[in-house]
Amino acid sequence: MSTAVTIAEVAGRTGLSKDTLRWYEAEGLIPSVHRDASGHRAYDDAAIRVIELVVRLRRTGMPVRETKDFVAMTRQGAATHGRRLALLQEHRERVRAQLAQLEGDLHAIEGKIDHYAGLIAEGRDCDASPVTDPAIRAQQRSLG
Amino acid sequence: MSTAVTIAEVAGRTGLSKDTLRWYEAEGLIPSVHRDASGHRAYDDAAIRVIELVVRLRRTGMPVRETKDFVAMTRQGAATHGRRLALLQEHRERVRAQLAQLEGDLHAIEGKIDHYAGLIAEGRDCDASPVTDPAIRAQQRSLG
DNA sequence: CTACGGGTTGGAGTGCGCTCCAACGCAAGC
DNA sequence: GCTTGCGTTGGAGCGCACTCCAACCCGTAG
Repeated sequence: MSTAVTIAEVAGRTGLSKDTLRWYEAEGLIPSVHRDASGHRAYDDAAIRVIELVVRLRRTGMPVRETKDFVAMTRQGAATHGRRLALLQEHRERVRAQLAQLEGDLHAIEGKIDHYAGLIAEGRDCDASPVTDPAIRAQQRSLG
Repeated sequence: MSTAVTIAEVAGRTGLSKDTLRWYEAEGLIPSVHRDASGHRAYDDAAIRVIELVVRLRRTGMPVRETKDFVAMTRQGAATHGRRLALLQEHRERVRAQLAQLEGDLHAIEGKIDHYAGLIAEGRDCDASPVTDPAIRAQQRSLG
């Protein structure tokens, strides 16, 4: 059964701060949350699922504006399914591009790591000249 | 031979704006760039390679501060190889984590896409109830 | 010799996305 | 009945990373 849950609990589960959760709601990035008898927010399972999706969308770089539009559409029923689908498909392509770029960047960073590991192992400087000073060779290996 | 190149050229090649290139230099995110006879920046191959690495580091989420520290170390020769390596290794782990997260997020988004595609194909609403109004079913499929 | 299309500098301004704050409300425990 | 702890609101403030601007300087083409 979907017991409603406090803002602190949702903050803990989603990684968002309580302030951010309130701000998201005020900005319309998430639908307005039900309140209990004393005016405190009570998040049900559906609300939490929406927040989790919003976190993913935001984290993958969907701007606040667009996320808001998406969530607004969810309030308008089946008629907006096509548009929601289109928006997600468009975003998916952006995320795929990001992923490809990130993979390339990771690769380049790994290359640099290998480069430095090689220089250190062989006691060379960047320009291929050997490091002769033993004090510097020791330092070269150190992390301090 | 490494003909030196203008700021506009570098901006075009790296995707950074001319303002950003100047700002990076002023902030120490890239080493200071050589000037030609009339005081204009003249980027050589080495400078461009540094900028390309900095772009990758920044794009993968390395904060300006840390990138600056890294570049500062490159000005201090072989003695900082160990520290540079450590910094890159640490960053690599962050990038790997990002990559894993991005893959998870992409997966979730693809799941949502399938979900909406299914609803549209079968003319259902989110709660599994069929959409009876033919006008809404038409709209459901539309992107408008 | 003048206009133009680049470049330079220092400094101010901007947009995004939160984040913090003050003042207040409510309910439970000592 | 007072403190403590959790929540509420509206609004101000902030950090990051640029981005824009005004004033000025060159070299070249017409």
